[in-house]
Amino acid sequence: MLPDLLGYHVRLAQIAIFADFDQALAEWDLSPGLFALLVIVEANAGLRQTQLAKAAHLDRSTLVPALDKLEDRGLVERRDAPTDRRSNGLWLTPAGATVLDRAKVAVRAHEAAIAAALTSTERNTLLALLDRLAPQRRA
Amino acid sequence: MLPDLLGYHVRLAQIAIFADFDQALAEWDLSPGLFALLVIVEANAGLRQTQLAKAAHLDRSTLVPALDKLEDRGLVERRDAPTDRRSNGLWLTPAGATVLDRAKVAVRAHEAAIAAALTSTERNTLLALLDRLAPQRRA
DNA sequence: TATTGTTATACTCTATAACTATA
DNA sequence: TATAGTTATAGAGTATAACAATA
Repeated sequence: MLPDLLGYHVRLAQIAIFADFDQALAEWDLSPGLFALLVIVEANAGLRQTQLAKAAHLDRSTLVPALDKLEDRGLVERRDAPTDRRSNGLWLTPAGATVLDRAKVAVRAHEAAIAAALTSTERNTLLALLDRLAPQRRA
Repeated sequence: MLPDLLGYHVRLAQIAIFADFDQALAEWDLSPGLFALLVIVEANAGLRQTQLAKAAHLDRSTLVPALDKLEDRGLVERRDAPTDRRSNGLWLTPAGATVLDRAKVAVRAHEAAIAAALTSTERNTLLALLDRLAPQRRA
């Protein structure tokens, strides 16, 4: 009965996509999760860790080691927040911005490779149908 | 750029589907992975561990603790294979068959709940498009 | 030599609970 | 009291490498 289950097909698609992503981003040593963190920080410079955790659908304790890794690699900076001494504002370093720009090129190539199996219309259909399976998490 | 990536939407869909699966199967304490193992063993009674690992896309070392768990719970049996004393034949126990039958009812209800967001045609479209993203793993 | 199942080990991803320093 | 970040810890889920028994 497995081939009758949406979850089974979604899982197989995800395995294939993640494997291709890892290969495409190997040069930048970025997992889908770390890449997403960089993208969110870039688009929301100065946001707090709790906000980033929420945006990335992670517990704030889960975010800490991920952020440690990005900070150790010099891609992200925790800066003291001006208004609340408990909080850190998160910023891409110049190196982080450069790496992200280049990683984005690789991600776009990865996306093109994955989507090559579909027409543009089919890709849009797929995105729309997937979103309807996960309405509460829609971005 | 995340909402432009197929992998991002696939991942969100998978999170939603797996969460619903876990809730639907909580009574049977079966993850999607363990459920899949039971289904494959039922449909291929007597198969060897290496064959099951391959069918489930797992390393054979990964399969061992999963099978230990199912055997400890009395759902699956490792029996000596008649033709090769290195191998085990895998069989559902009567209890395993009963649990699987009941779990299948729960999985069908889960599937119906997930697919409720789609028409039957849309569901078929989605399955077909997903398969084209993961051709090498098609079941 | 090669294969089957197993073990030892490790890595990723994720979470909960409790701590600290602030607010 | 409540919140932000952190730590300690644990549990899935997965893999690689090496081993004993058998082919």
